[in-house]
Amino acid sequence: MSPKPMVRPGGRSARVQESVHATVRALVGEVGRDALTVPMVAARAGVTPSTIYRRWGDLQELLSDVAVERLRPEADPADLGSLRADLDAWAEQFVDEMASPPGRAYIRDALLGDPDGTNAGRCSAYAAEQIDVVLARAVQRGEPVPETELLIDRVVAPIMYRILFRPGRLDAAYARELVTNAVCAQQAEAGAHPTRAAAPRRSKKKPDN
Amino acid sequence: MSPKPMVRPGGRSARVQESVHATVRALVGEVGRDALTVPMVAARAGVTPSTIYRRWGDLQELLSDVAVERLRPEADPADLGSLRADLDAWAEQFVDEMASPPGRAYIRDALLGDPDGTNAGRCSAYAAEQIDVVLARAVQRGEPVPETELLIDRVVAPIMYRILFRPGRLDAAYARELVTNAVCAQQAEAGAHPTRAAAPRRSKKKPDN
DNA sequence: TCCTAGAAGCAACAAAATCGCATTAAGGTG
DNA sequence: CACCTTAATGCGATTTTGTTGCTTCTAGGA
Repeated sequence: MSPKPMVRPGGRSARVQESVHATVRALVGEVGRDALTVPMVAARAGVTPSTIYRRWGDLQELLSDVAVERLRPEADPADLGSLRADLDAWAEQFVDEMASPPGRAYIRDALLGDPDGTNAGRCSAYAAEQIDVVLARAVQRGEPVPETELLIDRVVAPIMYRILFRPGRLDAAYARELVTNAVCAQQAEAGAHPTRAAAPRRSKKKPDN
Repeated sequence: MSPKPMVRPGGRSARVQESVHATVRALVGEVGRDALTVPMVAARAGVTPSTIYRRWGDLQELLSDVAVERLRPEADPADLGSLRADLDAWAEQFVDEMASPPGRAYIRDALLGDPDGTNAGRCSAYAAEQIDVVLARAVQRGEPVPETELLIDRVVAPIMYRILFRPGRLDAAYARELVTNAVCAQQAEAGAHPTRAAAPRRSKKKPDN
């Protein structure tokens, strides 16, 4: 059967959506996020304010949509030959992107204008997909791999917690440390019983500033 | 030369602040958060809207202030006789409070109107203080204790990540599992290099509750 | 080609946020 | 205690933003 006409993904609606999104991206760079207003975006995008209010509700939901787009990864993680190397590289890049001032702003925006948690769930899915790609490659190589959930709990969650709640305590070395702990936990788990109990070998906690 | 008349913590300002906070708490219960408006709060609190706009900027920052107040723990965690029991109980209560619909709403509000991250940092500090109380008691008992940072990374961060990004995948069993993994990690670390073992005064017995 | 319904435009209206200025009252000073 | 300074509030005019009913347009299907 042909696609249902529930929503209209193409034609004018799509053009309006793209124009508004592009305008938001441009204006955020020009006048800053705080100075943005719906009428301003509407005027620049060649649209009436009521269109934006009806489609997005308010400025926060619009910013949330734009932020999720920007948070979507553009490419698969690099293949460096081993699980450990891939995870290290991915975690470092993740921290670089997410902990940067614009990254933090996007994360905040994505969470804020998101009453039902849809956009937040999408962000989390992006990270999970990237991790799954790395893990699938490791499986191909015959390496033992941890579960995606473990990596989300041990690597992604601490990074995001710091970004949201403790600005400043975050760098590449910390990201590598998290990966080390997670991988060690997985190895211990493989060697021991198949529960999720974990016993990392090393854990040097050196809180910086 | 008068070094400190920077702000006015007492007198009318304090009364206004308390009145506005109380009004917000009352109105959130009556009409719901979404129906709240600054003029509505101002009228009920016996204050002019411009006062609120000048002191808090906008409704989001006001809600953030109120949310942080509500997120502050009222009492120290219960003393159940052992580190493991205390952590289990605390983590379960933490999940109960934070993952409940009102808890999620407060967390969102606290993060929402918080441009400089002050309120977010305060939330994180609350959890750290509670954990520190539990750890200090364990040290008194002579138990080996993990570092606060480890517990934040392994227990608090995954819980908050799920609350914010993956609504629904959260319960008491998961909280206990996180505590188990964190405590096991700490024990493995202590076995590897015994660094910070507090001088055990006397090993108290471990009552069941 | 015609039909239908979702989406956008338009304009009047309602509500909010902002700003200048007058007034009040904390907190320090002599 | 009287007085002074000034942050904080009150008040009203003004600007800006958000809402709503209705019309017009157009993508997608018959």
